[in-house]
Amino acid sequence: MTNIKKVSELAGVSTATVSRTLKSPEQVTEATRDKVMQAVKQAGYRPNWLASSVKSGKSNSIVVLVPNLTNPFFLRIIGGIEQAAQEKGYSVLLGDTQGDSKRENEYAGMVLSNRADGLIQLDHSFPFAPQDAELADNVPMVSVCERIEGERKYPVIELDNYAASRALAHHLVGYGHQKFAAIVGQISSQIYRERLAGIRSVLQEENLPLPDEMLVGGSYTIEAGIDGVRQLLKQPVRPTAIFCFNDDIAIGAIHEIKKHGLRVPQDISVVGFDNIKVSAFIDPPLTTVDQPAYDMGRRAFEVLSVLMRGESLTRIREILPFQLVERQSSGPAR
Amino acid sequence: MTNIKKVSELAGVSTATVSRTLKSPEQVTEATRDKVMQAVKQAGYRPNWLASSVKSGKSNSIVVLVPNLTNPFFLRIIGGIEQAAQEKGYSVLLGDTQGDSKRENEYAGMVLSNRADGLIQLDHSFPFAPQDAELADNVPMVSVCERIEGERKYPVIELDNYAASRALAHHLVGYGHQKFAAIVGQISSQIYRERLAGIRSVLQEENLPLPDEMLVGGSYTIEAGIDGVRQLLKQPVRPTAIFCFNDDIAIGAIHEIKKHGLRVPQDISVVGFDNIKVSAFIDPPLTTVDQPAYDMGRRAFEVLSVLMRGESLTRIREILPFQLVERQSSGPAR
DNA sequence: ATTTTAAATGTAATCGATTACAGTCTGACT
DNA sequence: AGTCAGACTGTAATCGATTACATTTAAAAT
Repeated sequence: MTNIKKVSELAGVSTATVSRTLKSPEQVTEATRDKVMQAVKQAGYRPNWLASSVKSGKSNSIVVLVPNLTNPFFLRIIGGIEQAAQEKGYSVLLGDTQGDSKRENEYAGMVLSNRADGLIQLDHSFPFAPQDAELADNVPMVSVCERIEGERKYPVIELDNYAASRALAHHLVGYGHQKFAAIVGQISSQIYRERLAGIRSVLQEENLPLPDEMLVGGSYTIEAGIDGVRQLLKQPVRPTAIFCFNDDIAIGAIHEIKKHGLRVPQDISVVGFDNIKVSAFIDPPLTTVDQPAYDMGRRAFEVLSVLMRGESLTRIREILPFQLVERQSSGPAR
Repeated sequence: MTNIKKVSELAGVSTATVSRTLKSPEQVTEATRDKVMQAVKQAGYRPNWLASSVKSGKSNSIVVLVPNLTNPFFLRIIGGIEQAAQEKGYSVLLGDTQGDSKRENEYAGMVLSNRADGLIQLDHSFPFAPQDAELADNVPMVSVCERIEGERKYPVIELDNYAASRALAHHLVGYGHQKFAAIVGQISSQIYRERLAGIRSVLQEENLPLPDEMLVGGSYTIEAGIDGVRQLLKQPVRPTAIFCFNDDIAIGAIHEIKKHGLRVPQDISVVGFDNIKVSAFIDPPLTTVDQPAYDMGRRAFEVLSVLMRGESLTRIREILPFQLVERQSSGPAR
């Protein structure tokens, strides 16, 4: 390893001068600067990042906790985080938790041991182990989409899930639908409650029912969509419109509906949530709510960045705009 | 920050003893161990990871360079890398390069400055800046899927793209197709050459043509699939079977073919490559080649791990098995 | 009881870079 | 010429943990 000492010897100066030449060149004469730079080049020297970091006490890294790496929606968020982080000289440590709290604990612990300076949580759980909770008190942490559970309020970048669900519900009610069903995501989450509440509020206003047996599902996967439709089609009354709590579910649902010889949207309308890329290209193209995932990621980093600087926030909840994207998977009720 | 010194004072021992208690408890009496552990708990102490790392000279991190984070295929690879890395106490620094060489250089530079111990490249370019090339000579580096360009041979985990393409070609030839087209991916890559060569070899054996005007595309995206089909359908002769160089392209292609009022596979058969999750659930489900992406990722880390230990490899090229997945997007030629 | 040996603990050097402080040098000003 | 300010550069402390080596302590052997 070529270290600063070797370079200083090569250039015939002290290590301090080498360090200054690289970090604040204006403090150094042109002559010595040249000497040093040449020695640096000759030795192929790169400052040891670990060493600088111990000194500064900052790792310039953040951890991102993802419940499921294969979800393209999360990917867009991560892309946004990554981009924003890069611009500010931060790097991103990826933690695929698979919803497993042990792994969450482990990754979250990185912030406690100075391996990272802050944390972005894409899931809704408080990621630290119970015994670390106190320590974690002044850890910069931000969540995206979901709100972190617990008494302590952490900043969150989210969508108005209630309003977005209302928009979807209005859209379907506008088509004259009366028999609704929903294939929901993870039940323990805030998102689940808000989206369901949004749908319910519209249906109540219109005096339309959403009976319990029309609520199925439990995870944000294609398989959940398939299973969900199977269950729904076993019921005596067939729904004419299905709310899917994300696009993956909707993709599974549409697939299964067609498999039963029914048509989308003529027999059953399907709407999703997220607007992942592929949703525009399936058959029929999916009506869904667009979330500005990339921007949410960017914004999450920016907010985290403020916290990491030790400043405080004016707003703890940031709500980004959604957009209803009407495509061909929804249509008039028969 | 609570550091080791504070803990040592609290426990009434030296810092050395604290360090030993945590790293090799068997070297310490039970009595002192208890004292120390209690002090650790009381102070809420966590060893500063940065400090340990400077000392050991190892960061226990690796960088993964991804050309495009939104490609679900890469995601599965990353999932595998991540899992394997976690098991060995490594963390993964994610570098979304967008194919931009400046960003590649920047991320690759992390290994040179001890921010990471090794590198996995999912793209085909040599990721270091030209001036760093010499330094990079003894950097542990592995590529997945693509082979890294340049004279120096780096280990690679890949598929037998030639054989897999031949399998696809045989599949379509077996259905009696005679008029072929291909929507290819990035032309500069090794993969492009191998897949094309595989297809060509089978067609030549069968005396079937693959004229230049039937080769379109140039990137691995849904849009490339759409554009590709548009171009192909402008030609005087319509192909009856299209090779798409990945599933995203195929999804775009199928979408566009249907838009023109043609049926898949009755009018045109379409085959993809990768077997991403959604491919099984589009309409019609896609015939494709399954790559064991997750295992490729795992294996890549394992190989990198060997290099990082300074050991040498017996095999520099590792070829994982593919599987032809026949679904309904391909069928008999009319 | 004394010597030998091993185990436990402490002291201080170390990793590589940064930076407060001290020292040196140049040139300007009187 | 002598003094002083200001610009450069060097010395050494520092970040927090680890560990070679030295020292102390306890147990075992004679």
